[in-house]
Amino acid sequence: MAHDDRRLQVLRAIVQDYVSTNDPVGSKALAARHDLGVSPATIRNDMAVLEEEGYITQPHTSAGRVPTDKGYRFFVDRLSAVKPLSVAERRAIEKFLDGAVDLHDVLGRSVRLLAQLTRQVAVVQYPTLSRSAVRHLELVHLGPHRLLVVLITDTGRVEQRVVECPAEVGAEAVAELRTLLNSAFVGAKLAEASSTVPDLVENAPPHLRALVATVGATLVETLVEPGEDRLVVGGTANLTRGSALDFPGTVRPLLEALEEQVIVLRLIGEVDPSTVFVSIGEENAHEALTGASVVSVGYGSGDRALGGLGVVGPTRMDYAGNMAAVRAVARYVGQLLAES
Amino acid sequence: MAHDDRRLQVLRAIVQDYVSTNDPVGSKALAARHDLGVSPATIRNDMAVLEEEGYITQPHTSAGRVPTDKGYRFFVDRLSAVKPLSVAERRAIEKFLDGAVDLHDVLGRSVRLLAQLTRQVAVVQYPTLSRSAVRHLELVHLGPHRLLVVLITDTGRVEQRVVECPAEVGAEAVAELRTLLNSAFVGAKLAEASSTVPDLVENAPPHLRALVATVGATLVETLVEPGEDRLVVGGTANLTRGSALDFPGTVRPLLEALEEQVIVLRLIGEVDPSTVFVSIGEENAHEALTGASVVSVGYGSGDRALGGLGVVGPTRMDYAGNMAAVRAVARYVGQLLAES
DNA sequence: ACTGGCACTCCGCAGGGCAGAGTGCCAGCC
DNA sequence: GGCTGGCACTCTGCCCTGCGGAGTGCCAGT
Repeated sequence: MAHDDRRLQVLRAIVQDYVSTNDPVGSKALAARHDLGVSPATIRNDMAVLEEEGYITQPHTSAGRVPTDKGYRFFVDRLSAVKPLSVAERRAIEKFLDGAVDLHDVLGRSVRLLAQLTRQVAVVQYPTLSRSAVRHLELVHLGPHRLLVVLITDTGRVEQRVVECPAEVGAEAVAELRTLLNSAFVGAKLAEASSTVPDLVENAPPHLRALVATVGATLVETLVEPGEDRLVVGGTANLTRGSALDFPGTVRPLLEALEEQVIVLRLIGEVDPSTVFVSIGEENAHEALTGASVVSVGYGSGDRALGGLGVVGPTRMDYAGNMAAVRAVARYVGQLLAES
Repeated sequence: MAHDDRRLQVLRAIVQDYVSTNDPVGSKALAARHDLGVSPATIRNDMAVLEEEGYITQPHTSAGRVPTDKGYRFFVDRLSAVKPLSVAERRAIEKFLDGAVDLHDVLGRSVRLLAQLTRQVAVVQYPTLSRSAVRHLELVHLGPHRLLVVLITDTGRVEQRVVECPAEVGAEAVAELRTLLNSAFVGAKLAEASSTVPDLVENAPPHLRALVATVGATLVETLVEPGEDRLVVGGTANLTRGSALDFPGTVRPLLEALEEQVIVLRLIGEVDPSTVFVSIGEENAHEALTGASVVSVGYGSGDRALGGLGVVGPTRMDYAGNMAAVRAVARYVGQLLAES
């Protein structure tokens, strides 16, 4: 009906105004700033209903209204239009990310870019090892009993481990092992790779068998174990931007959560590249993030999700803008990684 | 003389009390907490002199005294005794750092450990490339015109670059190049390595000459250029710990400076492992760090400085304790890197 | 040279009054 | 039935004031 429709417009206007002004918004200001075609008194009635239904609330009697988490959720799901990035922004993205020399550089630039575009805290996950494929395996002879195993993935990630070998290893054995491992693993997804290790041990020439087992075990342990996922964080200075009211109490728990990478990883790690995921305030499982919102998306080449990235900020954030920025950056990162 | 001596004790007591209580300290409280053997009135006279000389100041008439930067400086240089770490702390360090699997892990653990021990923001620099030696150079054939160059240093740092080759490169050429580069570079300091490239091009077999030049140029560019130094930061949540008065205004500029790694790198990058370096308040060249103190030291094996690490906090910090912690962690990191 | 006493200054905090913003409700109007 | 203008009410934020407390500086005394 017409009523419902207008009520939603009122909700949208409240969210928009509150996000941009950071002041609880009153009926009078709403009527002035938006062409709703009705008087403040009418708006007040709508507001009363919206409050009744839990979409908005007032910090105290006779202050304006502020959206609740539920209000933001509705706004994100139903009221916000996709906000295309400006040409300048698109150009900034290209300019910023071009000229990256390696993976570390790509992710570092991305996180800075994202923080700058959204004026929020940005987080970028390293490409998940288990979903990457092996580009090359290298063995370096460190000493009679020590071997350095270096793994290079097709996303440009490099991991290394020192392996202590029970028996002495000669240079020829290392060379043989290198060929063996490379022919077995190159091109394989790391998740699959782990399951082929037993076969490999089985079929290895007898004199290499022990070595293959040792190195194979290290590889599996390194690569498949969770906790191998890294996170780059940037723009934490933005936490101190808004009013002190943006976060209940202090930014402390948030900073702690960002350092406890696991918490954030769980959030942004499970996203696919096609849809932007938004988690608002109380929806966040972890206590430290109550009071904050997370906008995240997966990045990858094609439909293959390699990792996630996103921003963390106050629930009072520009969802439309941040969603657009996050998606755009993810797309570019995906492209860059596919190329390299 | 006896007077001067007591005056310095008063200064020391003021610094200690202020650091631990975070309240301007008055003559009465001083007399009560420390056995100075004189009455508050006498202490007041000493304080007047100390203030005259610029070591302490009062926030406003009739508040207690607070050390100035000059006061802290004097305290650090002349008044603070070396504070040995507790057994528990030593054990914590060992336990924390053992079990690190690679360089990234070592530095990540170090920064967390340091932040935890000092309750300040901790920063750890990656081993400087130019001071590291080459452990291994690896070439991976990405395509007819593309080569991935992977450099592994003796400190466990891995760098990689994609090189675009003007002419098509065959697998045999890659193998030859690999042998050539490794025999030329392995064991060499990176700073020296760059100067040997021209010779290497000169003496290369003709069919490889162009390739050696291209790859060599990339190597030099990658490794000797400044800006290749990375920084790990941790414990930023500690910035919100103390009173709001710890930092003039907000924590904002500090967080920004920490993300602008260059600023901090310049500070902690030029330290040798034997002496702990302290920079207090206004002594810091960069504006954002005015109002903060930095305690830093180099780490390395033997007398070779590989990089720096340290903590950043309010001028009102436990200098003795932080200096001890920073030094201890640096020592362990140096050991670990020497082993691996 | 140190000490006790004393007057003085200034901060921090609580209480009271006041303007402003915003609401809810009601009676009237289309 | 829904919208509107008007009105009384409530609550915050701010300023001002007054007051206790902490700490100082100075002076005279030992």
